[in-house]
Amino acid sequence: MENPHLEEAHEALRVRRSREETVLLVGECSVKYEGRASSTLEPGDRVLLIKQDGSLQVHRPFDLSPVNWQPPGSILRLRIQDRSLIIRAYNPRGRESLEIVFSKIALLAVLDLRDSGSFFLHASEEEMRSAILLQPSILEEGFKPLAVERPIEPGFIDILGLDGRGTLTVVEVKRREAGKEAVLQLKRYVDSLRMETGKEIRGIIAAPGLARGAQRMLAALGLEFKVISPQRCEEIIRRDKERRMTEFLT
Amino acid sequence: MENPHLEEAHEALRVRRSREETVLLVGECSVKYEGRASSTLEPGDRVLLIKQDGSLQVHRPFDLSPVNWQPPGSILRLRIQDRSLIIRAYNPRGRESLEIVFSKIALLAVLDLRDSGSFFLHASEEEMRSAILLQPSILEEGFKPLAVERPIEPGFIDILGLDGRGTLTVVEVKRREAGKEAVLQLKRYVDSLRMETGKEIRGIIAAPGLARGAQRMLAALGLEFKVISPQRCEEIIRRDKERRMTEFLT
DNA sequence: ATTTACATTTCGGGG
DNA sequence: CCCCGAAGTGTAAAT
Repeated sequence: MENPHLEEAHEALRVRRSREETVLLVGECSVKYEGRASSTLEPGDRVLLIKQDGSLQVHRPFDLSPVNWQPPGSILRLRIQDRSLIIRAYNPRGRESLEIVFSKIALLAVLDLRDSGSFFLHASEEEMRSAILLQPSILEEGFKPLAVERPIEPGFIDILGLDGRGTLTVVEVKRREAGKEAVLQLKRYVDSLRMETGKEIRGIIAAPGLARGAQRMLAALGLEFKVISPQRCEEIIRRDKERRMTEFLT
Repeated sequence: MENPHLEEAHEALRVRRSREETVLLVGECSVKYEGRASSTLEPGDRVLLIKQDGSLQVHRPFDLSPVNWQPPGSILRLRIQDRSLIIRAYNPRGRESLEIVFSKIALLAVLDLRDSGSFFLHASEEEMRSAILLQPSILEEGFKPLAVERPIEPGFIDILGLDGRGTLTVVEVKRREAGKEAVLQLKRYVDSLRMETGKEIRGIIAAPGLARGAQRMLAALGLEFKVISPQRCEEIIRRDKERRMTEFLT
């Protein structure tokens, strides 16, 4: 519907089988949010996207992220008042509410979208961990993994293993350049494990890079760093998959 | 345009004055992303939103966040191939690329959106800090702030002050329930400042809540917690604004 | 340009 | 359901 009357839009939205269709609404609106925080947005042209799962988002014509939104599972209330279409979205759990007041509507589309396609993401931190387990030599020749996600106070050690000399080694994996936070995280684990075992412990950050300030801190704390790129890990995973596929077929 | 031919859609997008209009494109598509990570998305019905600032996002009919996106400043390339409309978005800086292949188009809208309305967000962590400075008693009777965002190795102390007895006190402010990470952050600051000054230091987390596990850790480390809600801070700020407005007018 | 920390972060996994 | 941490995090402010 192009330039529908407010009443037409109201009716079309009301009829929408609850939560089963996706709605696009473009027009002039103002927005008020009240919940964990609160916000107000003065009138302007925006795009409102309401999804099948009850999530909704208000987009300005700039910025990647929505200016206001409500997570999946929200409940909608519609009404016409003062020549405006008012949409209220409640989030039952978090007692949050969003009120969008449309004074003009340029476009309304109610869409039945079918989307069951799978989404695959590669080069994640989890893939990096898997690649190191599959081919420990990319971290260091002679490294032998013992455990992944080993619980320690406080948190979890990404990879715990033994180096070529048999020294217990804590590996902290990051998919992007590691900063001071990562260094301190690693230090906590090393200290905690040293306390626990009473033995010498090595600590290594495995990441595609290490921030300048973090380098000094790392050195000062007697920890180490090894360049590991997510892309290379992804390739190791892919080659392993292919290898296993070939073995399966032959 | 409803159910436009691929060629019509291609032409309409080509003509769009570069980056000056917002585009909504709904239809069946698949997506490939290559950059910091990589991803593939199998065919399905989605909403593509291209904004005036060159940002774009692909939305599935569920989930709040887009399944694929490109930040503001991206460059678009369009072509028709194999009965599909192919949209490539390059990010010149991060050498990232997104390729969206539309096989069917249900809706195409090219929109000239005018949006200069101001956006105001309240109850942020910054407002919480301001409220404590304005009315230190909400933290503790007799508390006197000395500095905000005081640099320390490593990081910044949210609020540094003196308690009623004159003891140096580090305050770590969180706008939502604080977890272990916040406790450890506070402990680093307290330890660092104790080392720096050689004096006794108190450490207080000011937040609307404290996670279960973090409570034990807090107690074990000799730190403290004070309930401070962002909403209450917002009210203090608002009342102060009103007061100053009144003073200004009288 | 780089670093730093917040965010109505969102999202997913594990206990 | 709570808790915890990753994310193609994005974003803005400070250095």
